[in-house]
Amino acid sequence: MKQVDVKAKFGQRLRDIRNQMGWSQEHLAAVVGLDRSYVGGVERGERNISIENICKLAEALEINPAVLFEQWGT
Amino acid sequence: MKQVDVKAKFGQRLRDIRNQMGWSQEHLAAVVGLDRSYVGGVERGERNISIENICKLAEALEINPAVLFEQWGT
DNA sequence: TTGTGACTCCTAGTCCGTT
DNA sequence: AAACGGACTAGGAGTCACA
Repeated sequence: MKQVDVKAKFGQRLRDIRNQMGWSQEHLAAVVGLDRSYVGGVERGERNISIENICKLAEALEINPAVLFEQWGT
Repeated sequence: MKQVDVKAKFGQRLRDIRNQMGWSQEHLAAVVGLDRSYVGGVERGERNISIENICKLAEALEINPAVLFEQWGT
């Protein structure tokens, strides 16, 4: 059985955390220094984001990158 | 001040875990389905690996992807 | 405020090899 | 066993206009 799309899982987690902080995609994108539509694409699981941008996002959200990989249900 | 290279940190972590399992780069690459020279480059911090391959590696090593981002010194 | 398609540029990732 | 290189193709990074 094919495992769930990791990009979608990551995107959902990112979105949850962003919403918890009450940030818009636009605001997050501005802080990270990425394009708003790019961040949106990541949240929707359409982008196969690389480690450097993962860490940039984590830094902007003031969390450890590992947090973005938690609660994936193994 | 520029932060430490996340690719290098990730690569070192990957290498440590791989060594703990007594696996060669070649073996890991074969299990994951990636090229051996590519895995070597990742461990050396030369490659900006994407999330799908990060998760493939974690799966091959039978660990949660978050483990690869631990002990980064916050 | 976010989704989406389309686009260019550059690199992620492959495959061959030598050291 | 691992580092490193060249040449290549697939696909990620980054941007925009418009819905």
